[in-house]
Amino acid sequence: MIKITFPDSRVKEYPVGTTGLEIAQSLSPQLAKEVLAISVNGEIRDATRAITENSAIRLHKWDDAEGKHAFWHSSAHLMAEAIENLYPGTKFGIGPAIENGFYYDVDLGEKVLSETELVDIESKMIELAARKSIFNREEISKPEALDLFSKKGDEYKVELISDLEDGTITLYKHGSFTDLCRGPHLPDTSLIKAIKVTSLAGAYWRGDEKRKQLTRIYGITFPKKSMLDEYMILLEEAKKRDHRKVGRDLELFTFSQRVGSGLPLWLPKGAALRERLENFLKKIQKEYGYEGVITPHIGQKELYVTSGHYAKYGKDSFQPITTPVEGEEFLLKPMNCPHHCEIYKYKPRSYKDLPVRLAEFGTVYRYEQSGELHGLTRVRGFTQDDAHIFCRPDQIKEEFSKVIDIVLYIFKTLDFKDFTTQISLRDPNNPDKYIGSDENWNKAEQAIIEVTSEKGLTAVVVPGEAAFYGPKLDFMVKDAIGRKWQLGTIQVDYNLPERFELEYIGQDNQKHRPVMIHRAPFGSMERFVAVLIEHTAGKFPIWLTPDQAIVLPISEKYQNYAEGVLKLLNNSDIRTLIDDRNEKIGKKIRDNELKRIPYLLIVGEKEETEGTISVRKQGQGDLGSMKPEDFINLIRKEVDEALSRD
RNA sequence: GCCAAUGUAGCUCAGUUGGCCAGAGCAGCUGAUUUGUAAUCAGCUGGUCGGGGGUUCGAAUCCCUCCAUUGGCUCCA
Repeated sequence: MIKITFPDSRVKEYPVGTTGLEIAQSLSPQLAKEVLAISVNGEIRDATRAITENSAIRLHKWDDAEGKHAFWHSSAHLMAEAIENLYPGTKFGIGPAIENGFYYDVDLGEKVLSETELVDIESKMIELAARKSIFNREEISKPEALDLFSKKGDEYKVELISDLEDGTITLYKHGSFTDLCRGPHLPDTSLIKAIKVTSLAGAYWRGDEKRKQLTRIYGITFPKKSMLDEYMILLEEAKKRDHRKVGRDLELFTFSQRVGSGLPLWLPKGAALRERLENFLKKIQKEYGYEGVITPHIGQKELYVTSGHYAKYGKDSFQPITTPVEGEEFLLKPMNCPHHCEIYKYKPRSYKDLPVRLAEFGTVYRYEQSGELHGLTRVRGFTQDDAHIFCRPDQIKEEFSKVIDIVLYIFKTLDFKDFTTQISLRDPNNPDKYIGSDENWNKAEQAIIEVTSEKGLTAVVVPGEAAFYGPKLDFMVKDAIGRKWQLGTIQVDYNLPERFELEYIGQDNQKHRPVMIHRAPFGSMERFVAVLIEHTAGKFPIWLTPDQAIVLPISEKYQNYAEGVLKLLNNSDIRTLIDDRNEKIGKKIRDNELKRIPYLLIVGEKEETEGTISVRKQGQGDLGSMKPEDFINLIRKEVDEALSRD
C-alpha cells in the first residue's frame, strides 16, 4: 500500500499502482467524471498514470489552470488527428495549449487551407471525440523516437527531438494519431464536448521568419456545450468595447487613406480627452520636479547615427528627407531621447543640478510593418509622454521609485486594477551583449528589484529581456479581447550618456558620466487612450470625459430655460451641451445615453417653475431633481474625489 | 514584410447559376407633431459597388494586380 496525501492534508492508503482516476472514483463517482489531470508531488501527470510511491496529490478539474491546460492540450492532439484524417501527409510542428484554447502549427504541403474549411476540421473533431479514444502514454529512447518520426517524414518533430536531451522520450497516442509530447493528457477524448475551430494564421517555424511558414490553426474547446455558447457571447461583448468601434461612435478619432495608414487623426472630442490626460500628467510631473521641453519633429541623420538608432533601425524606418543642399539628410524623429541629450549638453552640469528631469509630449514616427498596424494601439505616428531623467548612479533607486509612484497614481486614478509588471534583466549567459560596467548593471538591477517589491508590486522577472543599454520595468494591461499591451515603461540607460558624452562635474571637481532613465507612464497617448476606451467601454471618468452633461428640454417651450441652465453650467466649467432637436424626450435620452454622456439634465414645465433640473445619471437612471447649483457642487465633488491622491 | 480573410451610402448590412435605372435600417435634410425618463410620423437626399486592368454582347458578381482593413506570425526604440 502507499500513502496518498490530499491538499487538505488528509492521508489515505491505496494499493501500489493506483491512478488519479481511481483515487477520484474512490472519493466520488462525480469527481471521477470531472478529473482531467493530477499533480503528484508537484509534477503534473495524466490522471490515468500509475502512482507507485507515497505522494502528495492534487486532482485537477476544469476550474483550475492545470486542468484547462491538459484539456486544451489534448484538444490540440484531437485536432491534429482530425487534420491528419482530412489531409493525409500533413506534417506537424507544435501544438500547445494557450491562454484561451490551443493551436497547432501544421505543414499541409501544397494544400492551401481556407477559413471555410475550418468547419470540416471541427466536424471531424466532434466525430473523433465521440469515439472516446484513450490517450496512451509511451516511453521510448531518443534514437527510437528519431527513427519513428523520420520514417513518418515529420521533419519538424525530428528537429524537436534532436534538440531534446538524451534519455527517454514520451509519446502520446490516441485514436490514429501519435505525437511527441510531454503531456499530461485527459483520460479520453469524450470529455471534449464542445469544439470551435476559431481561426487560421501563418506562423513561422520556431518563430523564425527566415524559416518556413506553417499554417497555424486556432481552436477552443469546452467540457460543456453551454460554456462554448457563453464564450461566444463574451467575445461578442468584447467586440462592443473595441476601441476602434467606440472611437468612431464617440467621434474620438479616425483614419484616412489619403493621410496614410497608421496615422491617426484626432477629432475634436478625442483631442479634448487627450489634452485633459496630458494636463493631468503635466500637473503631476511639475510636482515631481520635471521641466518641460519642446523639440522638433525631425533631426539630422547624424543625430541618430550618434545615438545608434540609425544603425539598428534606420533601414526599416521612414527614409531620410533630403534637402536641396547636397548631402543634407534629416530623419523623422523616431524617439525623443537624442534631442533631450542635446538639451542636457547645452551647458555644463554640476552634481548639484542632478537629477535633471526633462519632459515632453513628443510625437515620434516609426515605420511599423504594414501587417502590424492596429487601431490606435499600433501606429506609425504617435506621441509619447516621454521624459528623461539624468542622474547620478546613486540616485537611480530614488528616481525609479518616484516614477513608479507616478505610474501607480495614474493607474489608480483611472481605475486600472488589472495590470501586470515585468522586470527585464540581463541575460546571464550572454554578458558581452550589454554596454555599461558589471558593477553599474548590478546596482541598477538590484535597485529595480528592490524598489518594485517595496512598492508592493509582484513583478515577473525575466532575465535576458533587458535592452542592451539597460534593465527596465514595464507595465502591461490587457485589451478587451485579452491581448496584452505594454503601457508604462521605465528604463535605465547607460548607452546614450556614453554615446553623447554626457558629463557632470562631481564634488571631487572631476568629470563623471550621468545615468539616464527613460520613462513614459502612459507609454503613448494613442495606445493609452485605446486601452482606456476598452477598459471603460467609452464611459470615461467624469473629469476626463469630453462632455460631462447635456441639457434635454422636454419641448421647444422650455428652450429659454434650458439655455439658461446651459450657460450657467458652462460658466461654472461643467462641460455641458444641449439637445434641442425636435424629438421626444425618450429619444433624446436614448441617443445621449448611447453617446455615454454621464449626466442628462431634463428640463420641462415642472423644472422651469421650480428653478431646478431633473438629473439622470448614465447607467443609473433618474436621480430626481435638484437646483443647478447643487448639481455643480455634485460634479465638482465627484471630480475632486476622482483625482484625490489618497 | 509573411499567411488567411474582408472591402457595396457617414454607420450596420442585403444583393453571385454574370442581365431591368444597386436595395434596407440608422444617421443627415425638409415638413408635420410640442412631446416627461432608452427609438413620433411622412417625404427627400446620399453609392465610379476600394483603385486599376482584363474576360464578356453585358461585371458589384468571374480573372489579374495594387491599396486598405481584420485575425495571426515576425518585428517593436
